[in-house]
Amino acid sequence: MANPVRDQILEQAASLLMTRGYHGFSYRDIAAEVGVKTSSIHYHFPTKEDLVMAAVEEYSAEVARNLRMIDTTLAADMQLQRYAHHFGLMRGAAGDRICLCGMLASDIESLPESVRVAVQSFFKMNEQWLAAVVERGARDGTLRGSGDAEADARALFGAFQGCVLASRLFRSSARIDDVVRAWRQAQ
Amino acid sequence: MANPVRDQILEQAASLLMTRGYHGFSYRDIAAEVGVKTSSIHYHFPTKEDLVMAAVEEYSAEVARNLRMIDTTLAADMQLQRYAHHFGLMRGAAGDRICLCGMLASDIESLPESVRVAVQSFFKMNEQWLAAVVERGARDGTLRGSGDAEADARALFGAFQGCVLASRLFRSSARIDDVVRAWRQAQ
DNA sequence: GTCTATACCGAGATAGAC
DNA sequence: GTCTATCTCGGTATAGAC
Repeated sequence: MANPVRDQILEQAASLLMTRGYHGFSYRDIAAEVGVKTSSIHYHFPTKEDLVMAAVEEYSAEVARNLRMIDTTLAADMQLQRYAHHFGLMRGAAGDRICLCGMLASDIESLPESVRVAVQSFFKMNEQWLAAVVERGARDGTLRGSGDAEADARALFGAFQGCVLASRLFRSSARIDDVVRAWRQAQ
Repeated sequence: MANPVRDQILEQAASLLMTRGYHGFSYRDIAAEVGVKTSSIHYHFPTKEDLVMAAVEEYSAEVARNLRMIDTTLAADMQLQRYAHHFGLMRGAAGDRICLCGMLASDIESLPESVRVAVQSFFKMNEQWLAAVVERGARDGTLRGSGDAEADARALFGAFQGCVLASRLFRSSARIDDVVRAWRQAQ
C-alpha cells in the first residue's frame, strides 16, 4: 500500500473534488499533480464516474473510521466537539476544501444515480451517528434537543455542511464552532 | 419590463445555476431554452462572469424583498417558519434547485473574487435578518438561543443551506422543516 | 502499466453581415 | 439586437506502441 500511482490519483481526485467540484477539474489537473499522463488515469479509472465513485467510497470509509474513533463514553457535547474538529480538519491546509459529499450533493443533478445513492449513504451514516449523540445529550443534559432525535440530527448535520461552506466562503474557521455552541445546553 | 430577451436569459441562467452550478451549464443550454443563438447571449452578457454577477444581484434583491415582506410583529418562531417557507419555494416545481448563493459558495474556488464578495453579502444579509429573529425569540420565548445571537444566526443559516441541499439529495421537502423544529423552544 | 498520438466534441468568445 | 460562421481551447476518451 506504500504509494502506488493509483492511490495518488485517487487522493488528488478527492482533493480536487473537495476544492472545485465535479465539473471544476479535469484529468489533466490530476495528471500534472501526480506526474503521469491522462491516459494512465483512464487505465485505472476508465471514466470520470468510476473515479468519482471510488473517491466517494474511500472518503466514506475514512469518515466512518473517524466516527468510530470518537469515545462514546464522553459527554454528548464533547463528542459533538470532536465531530466538529474532524469536520474542520477536512478543510485542508489551504482551507479551500469542503466535505466531498457535500460538494457532490451540490453537483448531484448532473451526476449519475449511483453517485446519488452513495452520497445519500454518507449523509445517513452521519445523521445516524449524530442522532445517537443527540439522544445521549438529552439524557446527560449537555445538549438541547426537540425530542425528535432523528429530526435534530438532520438539522445538525445540515448545519455542519452549511457552516463548512460558509467557513470557506469567508475564509474563517471559526464558523464551525458556531454549530456546537448553538446546540450545547446552557448550563 | 414585459419579457425582453435579456430578462429571459437571466432567468434561465439563474435556474441553471441553481440546478447544475457554474460549470454545469453552457451558453448553449440557455440559448436552446430561450430560443436565441449563443452570440445573442454574449451581446447582453459579454462573459460568463458578467452573466453570473447579474444573476446574483437580481437573486439577492429578490430575497431581500421576501425578507421585508415577513411581518416583524409576528412571534419569532412564526417569522422563522415564513423564512423556511421561502427557502422551500426556491427549490422549484421539479425540486431540483438549491439556493443560488449556496451553489455559488460550492463553486467559489473556481470563480472570480467579485462573485465571492457578492455571495458573502448575501450570506451576511440573511444572517443579519436571522440574528434579529433569534434575539426576538429570546425575548418572546418562542426560540431557544445560546445568548450569542450572531453566532446562532450563522449556525441557523448554515442549517438552512445544508438542509436544502439534503432535501434535494433525498428528494424530500420535509427536511427544511427540521430546522424550524430544532430551533423552536419546547413549550 | 505507462506512454504518444489522436479522435471527437463542446465550451466560451469574436467578426461581420443583416 | 440577432444572426451565420468561425476561432481557439480544453475536455473525456481510445488505439496501439513499448
